[in-house]
Amino acid sequence: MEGMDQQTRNGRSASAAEVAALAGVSRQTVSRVVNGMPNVTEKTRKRVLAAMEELGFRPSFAGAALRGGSYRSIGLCMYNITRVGNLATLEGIMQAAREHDFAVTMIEMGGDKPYALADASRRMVERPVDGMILNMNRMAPDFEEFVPQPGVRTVILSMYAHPRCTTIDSDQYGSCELLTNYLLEHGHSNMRFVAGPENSISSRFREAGWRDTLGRAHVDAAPMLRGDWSADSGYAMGERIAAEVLAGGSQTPTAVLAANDQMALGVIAALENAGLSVPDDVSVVGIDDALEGLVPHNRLTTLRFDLRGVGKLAFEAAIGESSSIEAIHVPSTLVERSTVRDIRG
Amino acid sequence: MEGMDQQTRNGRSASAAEVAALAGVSRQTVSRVVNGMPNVTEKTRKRVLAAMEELGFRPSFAGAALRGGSYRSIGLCMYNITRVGNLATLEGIMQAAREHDFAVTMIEMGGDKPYALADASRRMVERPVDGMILNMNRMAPDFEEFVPQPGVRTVILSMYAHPRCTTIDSDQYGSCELLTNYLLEHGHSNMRFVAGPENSISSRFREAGWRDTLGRAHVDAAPMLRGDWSADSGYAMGERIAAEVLAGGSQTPTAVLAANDQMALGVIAALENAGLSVPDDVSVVGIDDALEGLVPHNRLTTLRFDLRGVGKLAFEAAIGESSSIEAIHVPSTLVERSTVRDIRG
DNA sequence: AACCAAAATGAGCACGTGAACATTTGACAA
DNA sequence: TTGTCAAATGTTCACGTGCTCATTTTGGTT
Repeated sequence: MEGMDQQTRNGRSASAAEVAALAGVSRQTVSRVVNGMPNVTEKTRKRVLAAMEELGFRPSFAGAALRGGSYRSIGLCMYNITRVGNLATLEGIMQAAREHDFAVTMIEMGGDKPYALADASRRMVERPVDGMILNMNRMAPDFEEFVPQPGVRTVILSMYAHPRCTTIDSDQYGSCELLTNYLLEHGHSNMRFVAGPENSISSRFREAGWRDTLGRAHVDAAPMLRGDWSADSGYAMGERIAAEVLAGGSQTPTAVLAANDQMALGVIAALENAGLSVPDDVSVVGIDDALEGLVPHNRLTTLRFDLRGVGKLAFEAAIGESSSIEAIHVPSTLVERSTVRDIRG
Repeated sequence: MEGMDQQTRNGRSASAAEVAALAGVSRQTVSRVVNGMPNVTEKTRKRVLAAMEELGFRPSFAGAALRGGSYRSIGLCMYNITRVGNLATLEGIMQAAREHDFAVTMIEMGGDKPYALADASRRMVERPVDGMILNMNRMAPDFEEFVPQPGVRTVILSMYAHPRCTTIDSDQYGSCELLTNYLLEHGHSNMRFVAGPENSISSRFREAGWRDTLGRAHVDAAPMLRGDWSADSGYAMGERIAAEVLAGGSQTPTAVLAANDQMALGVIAALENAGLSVPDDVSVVGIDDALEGLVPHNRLTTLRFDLRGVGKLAFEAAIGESSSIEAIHVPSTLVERSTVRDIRG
C-alpha cells in the first residue's frame, strides 16, 4: 500500500502536509518533529513519526533550501581523478566536508576537450552548492581572464595566483628547492634532474625549483632529462645516467633528483641493473611518497606533500566568510629513508 | 555596485523577479530566456541577458527543483576512497554521470565507526539526490536487515545479493576461479595462494574462488598464506614459498596465486632474492592490474577488473526506471604477460 | 483599413518548507 | 472556580521557480 502511494505521486515522497493530515496535526508540528525541536509532546511526536513511517516521508531538500538558503554542499570540479595527487586532495576535501556536515558535489570535466574554467564554473553554479573548488591540472586556457560566478565563492587549485579567486596548491616549486638543497648539503653538487612531461604545470614548477636553487647556490645545472612520470621513462633516463657514471670524469653525477617516485624507482632499477649501487655509487630522491605498500622494502628518500591539508584548506576557503583573495602554497615534508648518502668531506 | 547588491541580499543571488523588473519584462519571460525557450524576441532576450549580467543572476536550484522534482544528481557514499578499486569505480560512476548530465554527490563515512548502511542511507537521503549508491567495502553490520529509504533507488556495491536492493560488484569469486583454472591448464597442480586480510570481503571471495576451483578439479589445496595486501606482506610469504621450493619434494609449489598485484610483486622479489627465477622456477600471477606505470618493466600476468564498468552499471541502476532487483557480478579479463610458464607434459 | 493566425508576453498557481506570530491547551496557585 | 503563565500547537507568509492559461503584439492577407 505505502509503496503504491509513493509511486502514484509521480515519484515524489509524501509532503509534510500529508503526514500532518494522517497524524491529525498541523504541518508545522510535523516540521518541528522532523527538525527535532524540543517543544512537542511525546505522544504527538510518536504519532507524527508513525505517520512519516507509513507514508515513507522524505523531507524535500528543495523546499528546505528554498526557505533556508544554504545547501550545505560544495562543488568540486576535477579534470582527472586518476592523477595520484588528486585522490589524496579529494580525501582532504571529503574529510573537511564531513566535519562541517557538508556533502561534496562532484563534476568531472571531459577528457579530450580543452578544460576552460568558465565551462566548469558555469556547469557547477547551476547545482546546489554554496561554494566551489576548481581543480586545474593542466593550464586552463582562460585562467587569467576567468571571472568566477557571482555569489559563489570559488577556489582554484593551482600554483598560479589569480586576481579574483583564492588559489591553493602544494608548493611544487618549494619541493624541489628543498630536495635540491638537501642534496647539496649532502655534498652532491653534481646531480641530474629527471623531469616530468612538459605540459604538466607541477612538472614545470618542480623543474624551476631545482634550476633556481642550483642557480642561487652558483652550481651549474646539467642538462635536464625528460620523463613522462612513468617508471619506464625513469628507467630509460636511469640507463643514460648509468652510462655517464660508468664513463667517469669530473662531471660524473653523484645524485639524481627524480620529479616523482615512479621515475625514481625506474632510475634505481636501471642503475642497479648496470651494476651500480644506490646509494653507494649514486644517491636518488623522488617526490610524492607514493610507493608505500606498493613495492617491497620501500627505501626511497622522497618528499611528502600535505595533500589532505590542501584539500582541507580548499574546502575552508570555499565556505569561508572572508572575501580576501590569497595564493596559498602548502609546504611539504622530507621523508628520509636510505637512498641518499652523505658524501661531504 | 553589483557586488554590493549581491551581498546585501543575505548571500543570495538576485531572483528572476528582480531581473524581470530591471529588464522591464515579466518574470516568466526571464524564465524563458534562462531555459532557452524559442519564443522570445531577440531584442527582449538581449535586454534580459544584460539585466542578468548586471545583477549577477544565479537561477535558484531550490526553486527549480521544487517545481520540477528532479535533482539530476545521484548520491555516492564511500567508506574509504583510497582503496585502489574504489577510485576506478568512482571514475566509472563519474563518467556515466557526465553522459547523463548528472552530478555526483559524495559523502564519506567515518573511519573508525562501524559502517552501517542505515546511517549512510539516512544521511544521504536528506541531500538532493535522485538515487544513491552505497559502497560497502567491509561487511556492513546491518546488511541483511537494511531497508532502503523509500522513494530513492538504492544500489549497493557488494558481492552479496540483497533482498531489497540491486547489488553490483566485480566478480571477486570468478576472478580466482579464472586464474586458478589458468594455472591448472598450464600444468600447475601444485600452487600456493597468498590471501588478503581476513576482514576484507573481496579477500574472502577470492579465497573461496581459489579453493572451490581446486576442489572441483579434485586437487588438494595447500594451506593458504595470509597477507595484508601490502608488498611487504607478499615478500614475507614469498620467503616462505622460496624455502619450500628450495627444500624440494613432491609437494614443491610451481606457481603462486597472489590475491593482489602488490603482494605478487613482493613474492617475486622474495623469490628472486632467494636465487629463484620467475617464471622458470616458479610462476606468479596477481590480481588488479595495478602496477601499470608504477614499476619499471611490468611483466606480471594478472587479471583486470572492469571497475569502470561496475561504476557505470551502478549509476544506471541508481537512476533506472526498472524496479527489478538484481545481483550483478561483472566479469574480469586475464592480462597475460610473462610471469607464468607452461609446464604441461 | 480591417481582419486573423501566430508569435510573444503576462498573470496566477503550486511546489514544500521554516520562521514569526497567533492561538489553544494544560498545570498550578490563589 | 478563576486567573495566570508556560508549553504546545496552529496560522500565515515568503522563498524562486516552471507550467498552464489568458492576453497582447506582430506580421501578413484580404
